[in-house]
Amino acid sequence: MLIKAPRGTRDILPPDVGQWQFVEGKAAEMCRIFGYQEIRTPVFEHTELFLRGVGEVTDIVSKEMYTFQDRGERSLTLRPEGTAPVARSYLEHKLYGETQPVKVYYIGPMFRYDRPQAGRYRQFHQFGVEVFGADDPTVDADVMVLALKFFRGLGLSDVTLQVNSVGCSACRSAYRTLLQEQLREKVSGLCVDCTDRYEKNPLRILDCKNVRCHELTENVPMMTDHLCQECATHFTAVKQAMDKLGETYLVNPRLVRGLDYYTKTAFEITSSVLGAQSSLGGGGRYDHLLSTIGGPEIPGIGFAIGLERALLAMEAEKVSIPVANTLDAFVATAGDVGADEALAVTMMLRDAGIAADKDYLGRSLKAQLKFADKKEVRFLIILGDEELKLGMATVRDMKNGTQQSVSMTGLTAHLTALVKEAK
RNA sequence: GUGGGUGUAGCUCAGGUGGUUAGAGCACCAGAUUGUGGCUCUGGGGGCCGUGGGUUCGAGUCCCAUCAUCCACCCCA
Repeated sequence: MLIKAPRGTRDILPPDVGQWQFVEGKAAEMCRIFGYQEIRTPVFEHTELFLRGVGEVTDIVSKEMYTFQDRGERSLTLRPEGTAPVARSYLEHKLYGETQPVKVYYIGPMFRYDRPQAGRYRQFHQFGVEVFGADDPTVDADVMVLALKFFRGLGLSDVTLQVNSVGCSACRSAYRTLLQEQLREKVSGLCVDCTDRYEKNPLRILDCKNVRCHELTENVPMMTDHLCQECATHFTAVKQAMDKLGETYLVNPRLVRGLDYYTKTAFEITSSVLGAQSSLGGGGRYDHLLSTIGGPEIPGIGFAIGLERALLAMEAEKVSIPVANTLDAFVATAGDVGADEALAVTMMLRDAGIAADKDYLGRSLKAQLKFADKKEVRFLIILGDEELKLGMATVRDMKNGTQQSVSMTGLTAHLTALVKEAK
């Protein structure tokens, strides 16, 4: 217990950090190009924010939150998602008073008390974006394309975008009633989960994996055919914008997202290489979220992408990740040359911007060579009695095995040139 | 929260029907003309057999519980 990471959490060890930096770097780069700026919010918030923002009847809130009391008796919750906190920050700092729209992105850990599974963790990481203060359909397209280009940038090819419109408060509630009427006769034939959904969230029945439920809803009317004028126009415009960009997508009228706040556009990006948790990311428009948590009526839209899943998909698709090389040079000693002498030389190289290190365990020259080889260091500097007497050092190229004598005074310049050439 | 699989060395795994000091490969460390890596050879360090109970003369092996992990459901990223 003592030396075990808690359930559903894990360490990202040095050999894997490079992949994370690559993915996070891609996200930042893509966002910069798309005109988004980074925002960082706390990892915990007042519990009420999620109760009201995400919705009390959602699974996230009803059974997956890490909620605790602090010493001041406040109920706090480790953020289960990023949209509500960013929306809160936007309101708190009255960013609606500035030039609109506000386009931001975030990268960081989220927490959900779920049972761990392939691609699902209790602490996981999301990259997400939010746009506040613009309800134009081209914003919807902007957001979706950013997500797609991000995945492409990672080298993923098995990526599918599914789009739907879940309507607004007006047309959705009308459709919901219609759907319940249509399904009234068939409720008994649905699976246990769907029987429950019939009352709580009938739209979700359309999304059920159960084949039987799918059959029973075969001829039921779809949301997309019952949108109000405004929502229908918006949805058409979103699709037009995507078409104009030549982006492919699948209209899935059965797509329903789990969070309460979505309106109009809802989308999900999936990969078939992921197993049961096939969703790489998802998002949508939330035109009433801000007012729900106490702000003015301001439209918003965003997405969240699971970084672990992106990494998993990259692994499954065998995408090679460019990893930055570590050390440029390793300083080895032979004979009676002291460790402090080696440290001084190492430091001299570092001061010139060369990534260098030395042996700290008093190992034999042979062992030092072996170490440098394992660490894939290109250049080895050998400091020995003979060299030092002459004010020289031996520089060995580990790649082709050649070596030459270089004067101590010219060592830095010599290596700088070698390292530059090697890169 | 529900169902199923699995827990033996750092990693991947062997250890028929319970029976002496629990093994292999890889990894790690050290040697093989005392100043030179990769290949090869030799040797070495490492194991509360997940944990706690129970059955038994005797448990890595059987039973129960528990924890962890994996997969699926639910849900989602």
